[in-house]
Amino acid sequence: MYLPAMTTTTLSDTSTIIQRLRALGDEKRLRILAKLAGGERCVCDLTDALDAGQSLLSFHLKTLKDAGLVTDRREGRWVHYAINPDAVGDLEEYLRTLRESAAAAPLTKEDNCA
Amino acid sequence: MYLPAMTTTTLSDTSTIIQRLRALGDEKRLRILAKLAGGERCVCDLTDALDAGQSLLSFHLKTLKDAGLVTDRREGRWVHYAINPDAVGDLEEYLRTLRESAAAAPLTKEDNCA
DNA sequence: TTGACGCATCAACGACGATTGATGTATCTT
DNA sequence: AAGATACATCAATCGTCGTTGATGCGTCAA
Repeated sequence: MYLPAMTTTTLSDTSTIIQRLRALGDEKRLRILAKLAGGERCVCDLTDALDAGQSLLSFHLKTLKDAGLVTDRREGRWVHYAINPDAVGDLEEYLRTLRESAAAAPLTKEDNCA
Repeated sequence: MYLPAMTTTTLSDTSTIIQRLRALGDEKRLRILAKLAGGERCVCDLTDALDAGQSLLSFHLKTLKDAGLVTDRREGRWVHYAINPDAVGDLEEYLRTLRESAAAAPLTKEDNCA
């Protein structure tokens, strides 16, 4: 049976959420994203934002890309990276649901404790 | 000179953000938080949500607590844990700023590449 | 006081991630 | 075609984290 395309383009399961949170939980990758927040950048521009070797930078970019947090675009010899806002938005929604559920819950939940 | 108390109670620096993102990037800790989203729970109630040893559960709870994502409250022999919505909200705001900045940036940023 | 219960902490181990230097691949220049 | 440039990938090392079992600490019941 044919499955139509989902209306929401990025319906993230838990493993995707975890992958993205882990990708974000690193200082150098946050520095990369902070730089990319100003717009698309090539790898050479990101070097000074990290003060690290080119190999390490490439590793972190791959980590971010595998998590779907950034996209890459080849242009001649250069590869330009950019933030994927949808992936960030998914995380926001996940956190918002968690926060609102917790805030709406009764202050003292009856549990199994005597 | 005297510094007045900040109006926003939790103005998180980058290291705090990273600590919280790392704390969230674990399946079992997300399962704990999902359970806590329904309201305050004692450790014994969280055991079945993890199907793991008590020691491991305590470790994950400490990780979440150190990150400020949960609070604990002693009541007799039991310790009750609850989500700290403010900490989650801080992360949401951080992600929102990142996403909005990226979305507002020009599609093709002029960089150092020739 | 003694024992049981709930939970935290410690020590040890294994696995995964970050880092580095070397090598590989694609593109452009000459 | 040959070299240079931009970036990715590989192999190896090291630190950190998740996991487990044992032990410690505080609280309650008898």
